[in-house]
Amino acid sequence: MNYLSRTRIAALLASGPSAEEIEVPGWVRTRRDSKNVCFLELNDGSSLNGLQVIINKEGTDLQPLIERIQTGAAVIARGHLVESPGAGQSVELVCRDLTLVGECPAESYPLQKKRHSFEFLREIAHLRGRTNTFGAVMRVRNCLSRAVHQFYQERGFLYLHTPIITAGDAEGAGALFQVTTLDVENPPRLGSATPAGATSGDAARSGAAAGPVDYGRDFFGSRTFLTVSGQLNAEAYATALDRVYTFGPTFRAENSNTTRHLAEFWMIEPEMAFCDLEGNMELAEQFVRYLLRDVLEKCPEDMTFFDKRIEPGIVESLRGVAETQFRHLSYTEAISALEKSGETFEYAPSWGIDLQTEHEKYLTEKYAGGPVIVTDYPREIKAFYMKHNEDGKTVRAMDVLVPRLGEIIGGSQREDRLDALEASIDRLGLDRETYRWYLDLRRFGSVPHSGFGLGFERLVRYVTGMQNIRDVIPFPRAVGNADF
RNA sequence: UCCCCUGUAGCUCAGCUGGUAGAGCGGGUGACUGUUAAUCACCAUGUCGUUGGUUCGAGUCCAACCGGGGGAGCCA
Repeated sequence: MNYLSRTRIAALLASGPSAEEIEVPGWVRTRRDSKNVCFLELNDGSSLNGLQVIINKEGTDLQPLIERIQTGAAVIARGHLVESPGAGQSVELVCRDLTLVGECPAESYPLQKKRHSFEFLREIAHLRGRTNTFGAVMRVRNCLSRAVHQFYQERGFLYLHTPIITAGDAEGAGALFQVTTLDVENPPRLGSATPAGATSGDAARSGAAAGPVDYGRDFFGSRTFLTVSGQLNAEAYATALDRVYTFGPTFRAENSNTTRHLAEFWMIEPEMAFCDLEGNMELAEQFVRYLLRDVLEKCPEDMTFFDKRIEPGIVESLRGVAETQFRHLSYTEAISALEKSGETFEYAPSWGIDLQTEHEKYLTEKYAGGPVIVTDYPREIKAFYMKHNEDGKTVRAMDVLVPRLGEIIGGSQREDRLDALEASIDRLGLDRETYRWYLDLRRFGSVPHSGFGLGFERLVRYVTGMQNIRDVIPFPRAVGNADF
């Protein structure tokens, strides 16, 4: 049968009985045997539920074959769909013929017909996609990913591919992964006339005597890193094409071991010209609500699974967020609300400190009872490129906070005045020359512009209710672990 | 990076104040059966994370190291 014309299990389950013979490939989740009948549950990844395959053993020579079919085996079943007399499914496949494509020895196959801990499944990340939970996570991830593009494409945003390798530490913050083709054991040194190879290994390694590494002889002729954000590059194209977005991998070498950090993650960063903070907030809110509506509509089966098995009540809470207007609150108002809350916080709220996780939780879950957008933070705790307010103390920043998760989006209106941006760069001791091209954007046809960043895995974690961010990406990259 | 918890069978765990290792699930075998986490019976599970120490004796106590988890910070 032609590969592309084959009907997959998700569609078969939604269809009715038919006399037409079909061919269904998939992996066996369980096998149950009766005297005359063998039941296979077949899954092909197209849906959470599998197709029940019925093999009448009487009058067939399939018995020896059936005995070799164990959990995890790859098979192709041929037969036709009938109405199922049993509970649990509306249709089932009456199997006329069966091919065992790939055996799966039960004694050594790590996945059993039982619940496994996510910790264990992380150790077999190459196989965990075959479980209900990870199948559902990846389908939801795919759905959200498509919805991201749909949302921006529908609104005339241009998908911009920003570089993975960058020359500078874009935001002056965060640990970076260095990219180099130099011999890390023995790099060329400045002030050394001899080529690297001629230097004695011991002398080179002693470090103290050697000069700084000569990155002019590195691949790009300068020191390079994996990107921590595409924002600055996106600004360049937003001030040319009006509205763009990035959706690509991002890298942070932070030594953070938490349920919400990855060393390699995907980030979405829209950037809009002729757009102030209000427009930015409106886009962020519409974006989040669109994504939630879309996944609830397109993945009801998987979302019901998460609601039942992973995070009870999640569907209702996401629906609530999708239908609720986000509350707007200035940082100053937020601090004041926290101070008046009567709650005892581990970190006492006070104007000037960043909002802690416990503060975000209070604001969303108790104070507002829903999503909150906090704006106008003290400039000292925000990035150099954010637009200064008239008060000289705060910047046009915004964080979107949601119940259960906290910050899901961080963004700002960008500083579009050349002198103000230069002043910020100087004040923070950054190098104007590094940002020469970025400053050009303020020299030539500068406009008010805004944007934000959304960590894709944090979104998937929020939508699925999965506790650990390492379980919402196929192969997680985190401190001390780059397996698979 | 800091704080807390944890490492025993393929998986999830029990193992009291030190006395020489167990349960459920999974696996194998058999029975029964239009089953659906199928059911019932029987069988086999092991360098107790590693190294060192205390002790007549260590899964159990001590130390160091390694791995895993949670929280905090940093952030998306």
